[in-house]
Amino acid sequence: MIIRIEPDSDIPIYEQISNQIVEGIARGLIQPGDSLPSVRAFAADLGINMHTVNKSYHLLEKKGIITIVPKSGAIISSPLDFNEISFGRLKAVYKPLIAESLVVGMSKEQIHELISSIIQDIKKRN
Amino acid sequence: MIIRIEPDSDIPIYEQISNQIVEGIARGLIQPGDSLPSVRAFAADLGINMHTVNKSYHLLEKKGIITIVPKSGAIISSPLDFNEISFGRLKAVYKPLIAESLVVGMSKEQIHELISSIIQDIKKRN
DNA sequence: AATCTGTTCTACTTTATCTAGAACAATAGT
DNA sequence: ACTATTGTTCTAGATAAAGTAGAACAGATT
Repeated sequence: MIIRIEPDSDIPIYEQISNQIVEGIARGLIQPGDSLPSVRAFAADLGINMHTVNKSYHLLEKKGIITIVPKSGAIISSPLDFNEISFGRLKAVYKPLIAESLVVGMSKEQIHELISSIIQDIKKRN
Repeated sequence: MIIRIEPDSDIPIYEQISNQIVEGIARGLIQPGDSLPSVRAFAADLGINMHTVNKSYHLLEKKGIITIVPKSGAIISSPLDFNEISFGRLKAVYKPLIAESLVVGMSKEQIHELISSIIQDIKKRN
């Protein structure tokens, strides 16, 4: 699984990392039970600082996507049958995005089409 | 139209403002052609600094949602028949969100249901 | 025993966010 | 014409976030 960092992006590095790990899980490149590289090894690989990777992992843990076992490693969690906490948090993030989509001129159907194409995009390309 | 600022939010004030304006447009509380309050009046009303409101307006202009007429005011743009630039930008923002939704255990159908409920939520409550 | 693990601590630089005040030139209202 | 208001631009300062850097610790792995 290849992670690409864009240093000049407006998205913080630690978010870029966690986003791409999430995408990797969604694509099936990494599976629940798999362990992520150590923060030191990963940082050396990416050419960035250890603490930045550490921050990524803790963000993923906060979102319930991985479990960090102290002095051992980070393991990808199994998706809960349904995570109510994540549901509420995600809804709050979707809202402004959807409002903007509507304002910019997208119809309800066009939004659904965009969502579908992104899902297909994620599930297809391996 | 009432704007609520949460100073302790992790979302910057200028983003909170532009988000709520976008939502207001999506709800029909404000319409294309309407003008926004002056940065000074709005800032005084919200109890924040002029420059923070100014930043919000420029963010909205960058997104193509309003037009700022120098020395005059900020006017809400008409939605273009279809804005290709916004389309690409929005897709990039949707992607990590959808990936996270999938990883957390949501099905394709559940994501669409969530989107639908948010759209209904926006279009209904006036 | 030696290495590797995540954790924790201090320290520093750079950038982002927010506030503050002043000045300018163009617009709008009277 | 006069006046107030407009967005713009500038300097300035405070606080927080982001990223890097190095060191040390204690538990886990080999």
